[in-house]
Amino acid sequence: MTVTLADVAARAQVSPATVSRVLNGNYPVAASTRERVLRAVDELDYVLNGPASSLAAATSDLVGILVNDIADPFFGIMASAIQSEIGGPGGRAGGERLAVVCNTGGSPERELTYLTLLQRQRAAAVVLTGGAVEDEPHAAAVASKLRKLADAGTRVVLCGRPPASDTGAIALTFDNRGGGRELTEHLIGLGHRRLGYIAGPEERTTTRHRLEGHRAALEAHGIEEDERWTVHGRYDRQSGYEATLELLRRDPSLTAVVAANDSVALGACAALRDSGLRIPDDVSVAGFDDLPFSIDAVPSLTTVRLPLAEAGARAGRIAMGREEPPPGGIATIRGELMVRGSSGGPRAS
Amino acid sequence: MTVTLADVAARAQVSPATVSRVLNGNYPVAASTRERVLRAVDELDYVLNGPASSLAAATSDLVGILVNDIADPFFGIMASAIQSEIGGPGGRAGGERLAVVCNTGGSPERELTYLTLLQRQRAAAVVLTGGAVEDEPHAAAVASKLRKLADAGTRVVLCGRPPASDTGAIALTFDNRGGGRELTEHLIGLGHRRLGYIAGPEERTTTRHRLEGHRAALEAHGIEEDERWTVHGRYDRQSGYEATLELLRRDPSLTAVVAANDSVALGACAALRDSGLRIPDDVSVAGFDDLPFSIDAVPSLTTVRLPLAEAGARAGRIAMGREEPPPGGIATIRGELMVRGSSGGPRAS
DNA sequence: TATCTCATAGAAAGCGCTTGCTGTGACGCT
DNA sequence: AGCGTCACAGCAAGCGCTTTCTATGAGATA
Repeated sequence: MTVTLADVAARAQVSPATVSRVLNGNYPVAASTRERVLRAVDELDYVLNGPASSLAAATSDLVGILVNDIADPFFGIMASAIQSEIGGPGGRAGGERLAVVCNTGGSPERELTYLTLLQRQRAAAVVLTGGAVEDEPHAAAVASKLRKLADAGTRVVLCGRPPASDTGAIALTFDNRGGGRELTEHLIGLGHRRLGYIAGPEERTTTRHRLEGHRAALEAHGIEEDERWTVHGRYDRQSGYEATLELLRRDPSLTAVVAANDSVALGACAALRDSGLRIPDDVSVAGFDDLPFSIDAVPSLTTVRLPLAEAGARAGRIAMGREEPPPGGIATIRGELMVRGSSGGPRAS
Repeated sequence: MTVTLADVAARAQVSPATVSRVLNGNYPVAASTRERVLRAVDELDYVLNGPASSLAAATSDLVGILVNDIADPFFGIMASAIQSEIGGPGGRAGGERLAVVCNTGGSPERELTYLTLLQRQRAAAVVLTGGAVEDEPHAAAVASKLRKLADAGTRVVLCGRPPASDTGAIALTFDNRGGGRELTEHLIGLGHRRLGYIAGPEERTTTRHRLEGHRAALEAHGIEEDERWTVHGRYDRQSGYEATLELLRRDPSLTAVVAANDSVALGACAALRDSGLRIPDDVSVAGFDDLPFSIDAVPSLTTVRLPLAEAGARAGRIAMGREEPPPGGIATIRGELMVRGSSGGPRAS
């Protein structure tokens, strides 16, 4: 029914071994033979059996990319960059690799299951993007899984995720804490003293680090934080909308709202507008990430730019062994403060 | 070195066959035996070898999702919905499947290569999302590939993509033409007679259909189109920005700009603003897709909502054989006109 | 008690490919 | 002429799992 290597061999009048070598091109084959084989492959419309090949060679050309939310451009941009370097079809990397992105939906269990599935497939490399969940048992489980993957020869790279010590994983980490601090200091520098903060989900590293940066800035400037000023939510627009209304309810005198990311900031802007407040005249707003749409917001969003594409590309190259890992296996990638229209001095009150 | 089925079998004092059956759960195994096996699996930290399993069983649990641009939420949303139904980890579908999304970057070659790679892996199903390229030889190549996949037992579903006749593929198609027409008719109804159109890349079906709808509306209302009113570009924000400036240069008297999608529309808005024009007072703007950020634009975007998540979910279910394909293998999914702040009557001139 | 029927478990034959090792001529060297 | 070298090509042994077919013992039935 289906064409196999043996069929091709028969047709080309060579041994299966030769066909295999022609296809893999890592062993000398006479030009004339090669041509004959290739012709047979073509005529028979032969397609290599991936599983069989992986089994025999004990390697696979699968590369996994784990993301928390594929519908979020934050991950889409990184995934796209990683993939372009992995060399899937079209990439310039040597053999063709199947770069696959797996959507964990932010769920620890799914993350683990995907890792197992990739381990099953003997993936060549795995890149985990975005913040991790801080739940201890889960973190341990993931760490152990990563170690096993690494031990089995799978290259593991973390992109935009804190280092997982002792797992052999390379980490390219975003300096969320520093970025958060810089952002809030900018606002403080403008004169704000009452700042609301819309944080992401409680248990994520990204959430915590950005919040810590924010608080460090407040503290450094002697601003005592009111606990009513922080609200936790999801990393999406709607959450930002609701959280902002909540913040306004708690303390209508806030002059600035710092959001966990740009999507949340957009929701915050909408909520402020719907509440009859002008941005930045009445309330300043700041986001994080600098996703493409941020510059198109009205007013355009003050935010911290994270070099998502660059980081992803680098992670991809490292995963493919085409770039030296950073010394110590850890690199911190800094964000860049982008001051735009959504932040200004506080209203006189 | 690595633990194999045989190791587990030895440890549990059963035959490899029994272990396999316990793991696959499709053959009666005594409870006590099962338990013993499971314990051995656990103690040995055994992970099934995917390739070996796929080879022996002649099936695989890989499901491919092809997208044009993973960084674009349009695809991200669909992919996410598809994946959730595929049942990757966390989905409710039975066995665990590895749903993988492949980023073609809109390139026909990559699309083809990914299909081949998926064919190599003997994928259980493949879902192709978004518009197709209209290049004839390529279309034929893809069609032939799809047919082969289908023949080999891979379920093929097109989501948001025109039907590929005679390939055995199920198609859930968006009614881009109808949506485009409705959108433009809305604008015409408001009194606009000079409408610019920012189209997507020339050779894509989505581009052509939306444009056809637009033109049908113009024609239906006796508006003769000036060829200067149409500009082609990419499906992104920057392209919209540039195209709008170009349109304005060609004919400053335009009172409305219809964009190929929401991202483009956002760029158009920015260009208009930068040109000192108010929206919608001076120029109305309309998008397409109704991505999440569209409602947050200022003014919020008039657009055509496409039920991306619903369509994706349905495609996923069909791919898994959990839902009946539509009669004839083809379903057309209509968009819904969302009238919002970015469209209004034309300025008196 | 003898026989039949189930429910389970094992033996073994592959699945389609890769690769270490073994030919085997042709060529060039002494 | 004799022999080492090389460039190719083939043999055959798996890779780790699934699954058909064949035991085997325990009840059930006659």
